[in-house]
Amino acid sequence: MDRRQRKSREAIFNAFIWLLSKKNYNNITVGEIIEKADVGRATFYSHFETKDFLLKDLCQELFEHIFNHGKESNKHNIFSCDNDDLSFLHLFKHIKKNDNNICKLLSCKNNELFLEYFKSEVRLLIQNHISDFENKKPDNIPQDFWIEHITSTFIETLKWWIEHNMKESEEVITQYFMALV
Amino acid sequence: MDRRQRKSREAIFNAFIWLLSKKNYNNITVGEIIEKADVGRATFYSHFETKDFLLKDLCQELFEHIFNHGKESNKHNIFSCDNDDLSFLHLFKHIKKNDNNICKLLSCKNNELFLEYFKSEVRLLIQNHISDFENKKPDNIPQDFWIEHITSTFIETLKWWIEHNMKESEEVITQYFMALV
DNA sequence: TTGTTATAGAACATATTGTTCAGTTATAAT
DNA sequence: ATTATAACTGAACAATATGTTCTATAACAA
Repeated sequence: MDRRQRKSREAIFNAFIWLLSKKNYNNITVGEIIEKADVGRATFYSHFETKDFLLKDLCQELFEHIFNHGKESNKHNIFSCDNDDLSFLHLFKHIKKNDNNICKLLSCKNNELFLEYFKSEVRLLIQNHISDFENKKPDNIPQDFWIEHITSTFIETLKWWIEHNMKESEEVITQYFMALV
Repeated sequence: MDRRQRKSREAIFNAFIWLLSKKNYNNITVGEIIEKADVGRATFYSHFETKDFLLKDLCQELFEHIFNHGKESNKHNIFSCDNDDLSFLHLFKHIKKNDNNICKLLSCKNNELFLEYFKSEVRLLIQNHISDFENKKPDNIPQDFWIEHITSTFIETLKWWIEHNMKESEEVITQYFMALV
């Protein structure tokens, strides 16, 4: 990718994230983004079709790091450990240490679209490791409902943690999460 | 309230709900609402400051019926029964029978604002009846986190139920919910 | 060096928002 | 039934946002 393209793209992403931490997604205008990013209007629209696509592309970039897309090896995957407790511990640790942007986006208002993308990533992860939860599943609960519940509980736990400024340790928050499911 | 006011207000609410079932909240314009409601532009703005306030007022109206605001008596309250199981059963029943609009709003996309209002109502209910859940609470879980979890679980259960066209009976869905918390 | 490609910056048509105002009609009270 | 009041319509309006198009310029890769 052309260095100019890379720089514009980065500048737009950063301006967007900065604005998201200041105000609601719905109230952010393209005009504000290009002003903060210091790029031309035409440049923005040559990179992103609309503001929604900007968010979608941003999510794709953020999630690639954390969910290890396209790598078949388990070496650097967050689910590389033997028991599920430790995997979630890694996930919480990873988010706390490396993904400040994800935290920002999770705690800002009107981030529905972001949450939707994030949730489908988490759901996918949990689907692939659903066997780890099989013994905890109450009887008669349909499988898809069970997956949805674990997914929601994980995200709500994460949100609660972030809203409380992550003052609990990764170990404690993992314990909370596991206690709920 | 003037009959004209009532009619305009109703027409706007109905047009809004109809539009919400067709497209995203964000993509609905005031122009579309007044066209569908068949009222003048000035009329809309004399009733509602903005589109967000329209949603807020609509929620207030919808929730008044289901959550029995301002009535100190327990006679017609959904939480009038002795055990918590039955209370939630009543809530599920009430929503299924009487509140088609709530179901519509829960199943449509980009309804973040609606969900926020709905969630605070549910949270309030659960806060007032938290003692019913005290014996089910895992040790060491903070109280506010516990309340948040029950609230989320209730809403996720309701959403799942609605998305599956409520084919399960009210008794079964209550049982699912209680099995999760 | 040279051809290609991204960008800036401005202009543009279009659409939406929220306000204002004058003229009309429904309502409630007497 | 009359009348004063209040709500409504429809249109015009400024302000703002969107997404497109254009030319000239600068950065890039070969």
